[in-house]
Amino acid sequence: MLKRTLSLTEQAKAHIKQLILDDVFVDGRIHSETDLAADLGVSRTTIRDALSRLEIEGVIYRKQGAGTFINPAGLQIKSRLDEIWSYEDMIDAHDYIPSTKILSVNVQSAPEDLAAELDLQPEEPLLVVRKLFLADRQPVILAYNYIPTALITQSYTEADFMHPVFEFLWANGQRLAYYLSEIVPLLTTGELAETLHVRPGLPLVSFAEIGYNDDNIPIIKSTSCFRDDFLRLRLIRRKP
Amino acid sequence: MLKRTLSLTEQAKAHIKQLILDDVFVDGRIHSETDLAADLGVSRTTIRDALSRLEIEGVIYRKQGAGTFINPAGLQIKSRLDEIWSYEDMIDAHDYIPSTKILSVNVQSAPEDLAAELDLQPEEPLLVVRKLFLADRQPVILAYNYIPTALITQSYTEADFMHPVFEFLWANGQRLAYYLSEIVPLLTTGELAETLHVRPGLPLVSFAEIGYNDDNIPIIKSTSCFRDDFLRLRLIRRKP
DNA sequence: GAGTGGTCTAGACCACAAG
DNA sequence: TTGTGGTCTAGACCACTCA
Repeated sequence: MLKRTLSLTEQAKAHIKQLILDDVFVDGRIHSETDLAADLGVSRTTIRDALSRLEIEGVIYRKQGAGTFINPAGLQIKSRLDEIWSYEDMIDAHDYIPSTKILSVNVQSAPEDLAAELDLQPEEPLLVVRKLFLADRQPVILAYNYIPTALITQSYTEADFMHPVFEFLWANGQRLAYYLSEIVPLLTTGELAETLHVRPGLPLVSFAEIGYNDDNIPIIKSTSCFRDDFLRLRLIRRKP
Repeated sequence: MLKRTLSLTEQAKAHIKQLILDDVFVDGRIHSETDLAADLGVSRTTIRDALSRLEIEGVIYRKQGAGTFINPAGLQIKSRLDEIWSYEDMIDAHDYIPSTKILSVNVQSAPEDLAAELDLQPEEPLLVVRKLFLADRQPVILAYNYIPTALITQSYTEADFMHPVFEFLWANGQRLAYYLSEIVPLLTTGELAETLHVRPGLPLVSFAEIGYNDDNIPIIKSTSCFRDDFLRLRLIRRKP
């Protein structure tokens, strides 16, 4: 029987995932929805919601009339692009030890293009945070964050940016709901190459993204460059 | 294979999306789930499923206690990486006229790495298809497809590859269910630069992906290079 | 307090796979 | 034919927003 702390669906999802990791379903076949519902004492709808979420994660797949099965390939995925929320977690998922270095924190006035993207007037002040993420002490991600100072209600120090940026926003009353991200190829130039310890002229993948809050208002612009020799950017593409 | 009728949920989703595009919800606020259910003569559950799919697409967003609203930013997204299924559609979504050119079709024996990725023995024969996708007659995507010949049951000609590759697989009794994709930065070299009409040394984004069928068996390997000055690769990243 | 979306139930019927 | 997942219903209660 389950208790009502997290939603029943989330508990059921976690429970089933644990059963999978514990190798309870030896032949790769997961118990039927009806059985799972009876086992956990919840309705079949709740079980179906839980299984749907595991299916989206790629952990299982379903075949109508046949059953629900473990997806071994999906279980191997270390980190999925559309689910990354903190780069520390991403580095950790690749089995490196993550660490973070704040390169600089300062306030600049918004250039025209950034102001437009963030729905601001040109010249409005922006907090600019440059962060370097390291995997086993090797620099692997360089990130620039631009936050309108108008959103910042709390005083802060550099140390506040050692944590993921969504925590800083949260402390200022803004919940980061989602990013709209664009993938942009990049050539490493002198400074970038030096910071990331790669030779100049190497191609890199970068993200250019805008983060929105629950009210769909842009609250942050962020760009990040990745060393793909350390980190693999993966995603699942499904038939719509 | 087409279904006789679309599910009520899909119909409801299409109906609501049309209402949005028709500007029926002038203030950006969508009618309540109860109202929509009554209007369409279906249960609230069906409406909720339809709205959930629109929310995943980024078309709307919901706020508990407040209502459901149109997401203008989401409506602007031309094509999302995790939903692309044919490159023709992707080019079309960017308002270019798509066309396709078959560069070559031949059979080669699988090198060790490819064989491992496709669960084959080394040296097993692979059908290799090189395709070029054009936007307004400009080359924008170069794609390599590798298909184990063991899967091919029908005879074929070059013309069969003018259509998306999943249609060729379907004709051979294989349904392409999903791709596991990796994003890899690339430097344009001589031949690639010439084919895509870009200068050598330019950084590009490429996909390296493996396609699986419903039984989770790898059936195709595919790599594609994109001219990002024509095509923007976008995705939505949400808090897990 | 009224109305909204979020969760959950118990049950029904259908489409499909496999023995 | 049996059992599976896929769809859908009608109704309940809760958490939350907003006037």
